[in-house]
Amino acid sequence: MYALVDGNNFYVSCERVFRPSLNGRPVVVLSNNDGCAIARSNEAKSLGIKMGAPWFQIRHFEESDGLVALSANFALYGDMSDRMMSLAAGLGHRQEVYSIDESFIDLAGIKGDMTLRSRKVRYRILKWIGIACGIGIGPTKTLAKLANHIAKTAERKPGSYPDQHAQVCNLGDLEPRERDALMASTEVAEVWGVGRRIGAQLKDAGIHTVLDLARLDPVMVKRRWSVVLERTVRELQGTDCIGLEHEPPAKQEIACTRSFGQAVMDLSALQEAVTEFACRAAQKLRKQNGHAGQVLIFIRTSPFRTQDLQYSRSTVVPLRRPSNDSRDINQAALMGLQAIYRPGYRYAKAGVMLLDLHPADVVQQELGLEDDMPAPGECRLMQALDTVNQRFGRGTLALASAGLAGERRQWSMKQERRTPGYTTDWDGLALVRA
DNA sequence: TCTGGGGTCCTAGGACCC
DNA sequence: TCTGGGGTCCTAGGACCC
Repeated sequence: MYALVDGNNFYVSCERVFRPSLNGRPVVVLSNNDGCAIARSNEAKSLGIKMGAPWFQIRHFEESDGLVALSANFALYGDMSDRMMSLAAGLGHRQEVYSIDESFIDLAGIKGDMTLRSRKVRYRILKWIGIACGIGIGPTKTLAKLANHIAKTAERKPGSYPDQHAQVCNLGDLEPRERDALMASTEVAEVWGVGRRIGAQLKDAGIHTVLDLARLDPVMVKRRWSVVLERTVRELQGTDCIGLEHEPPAKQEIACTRSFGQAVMDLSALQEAVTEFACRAAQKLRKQNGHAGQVLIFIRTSPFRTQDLQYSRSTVVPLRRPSNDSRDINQAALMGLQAIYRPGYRYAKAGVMLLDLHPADVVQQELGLEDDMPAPGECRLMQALDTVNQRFGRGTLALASAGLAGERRQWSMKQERRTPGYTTDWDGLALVRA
């Protein structure tokens, strides 16, 4: 049996902990560059604001309905997430942190009433952290996800499901008939693993509800769709096919990509941006103690600006020897940029990706390159770089081609509605007046 | 004026090998 | 007239997730 614990409207809930005046009001959290809504309060959902809605299309709700929009504050959300996860872990013996606001817990070996136990954990998270969660329980991860959806929907829209399933829904406890009834009143598109495309195809085939999908023959599903959907069907039927990830596996690729605050045309500005992305990616790579064999770099114009001439290109630059040194990776990224840059375009986004990753302790033996082997001091240089930036803040030490951090850089992100780092920055601590 | 970022897995098709 | 079979590896693209 698995439980899925998922924070409600997570980013908005984090902001509300430190600004209770936002309770009861429509609130959205915006993506980087204050581009589009990536989290919505229930009140914002009721206004009809969709996930991913561009800010300029919904900002009229500020005037008409008192909508509050905040720039994403990922340092705050990450810290609140850690606190929530450590309490959620108390539900069972093993936990898989699946995303910033969700974790699966393996309930094997836990005695007693799981529903009651979950209600207690949910209450504790609400009291101690200030975040409301939904908890779903089921014999497979896909069913736990479904239960979680029912728990949250039953709370948000009374009458959509029987009230007893609000906040905590335990599919493992139900008679088959009750379980089928819940599945029959849930749309197939809500199933984990069924997205827009497959959802539409299923509807065309007359499969409208979760129950319709669960009753299909897995062999037919594999033939007509894919092994991925086959696995989903089996999971809905109660066969555990996915299992819990114990250790987070090492990344197979590492990316750092950004849209710019405003269009960029110069090569020199792109070089600054690419240097910063390359160094951030290299730092992530060192953190997982890996080496990259290849560096991919891309630049592109904005596909939304149809009046602009469009250009989008990427290139992969192999490294002479696998590395995690910011200088090697940046050098490759800048070479790639030089190769694909064309003047005259309004660039909107660029990115660096590290590919062909393997653990740093697996070193390819080579002939005749002894002179090239990095001296011990060079590894220490990267360690020192990371330590200084960890302690004194990102960007304290950087490569010169990243430009001068003090200057307001043309390509920097727009974040006009950023809240303080309430839990991660001394200067951001909330003041309490007696 | 203004539309995010970071991942994973699967499949099809081409190149190449014997 | 008639042109094999079986396999691997790589890449690009699609679909999905939060």
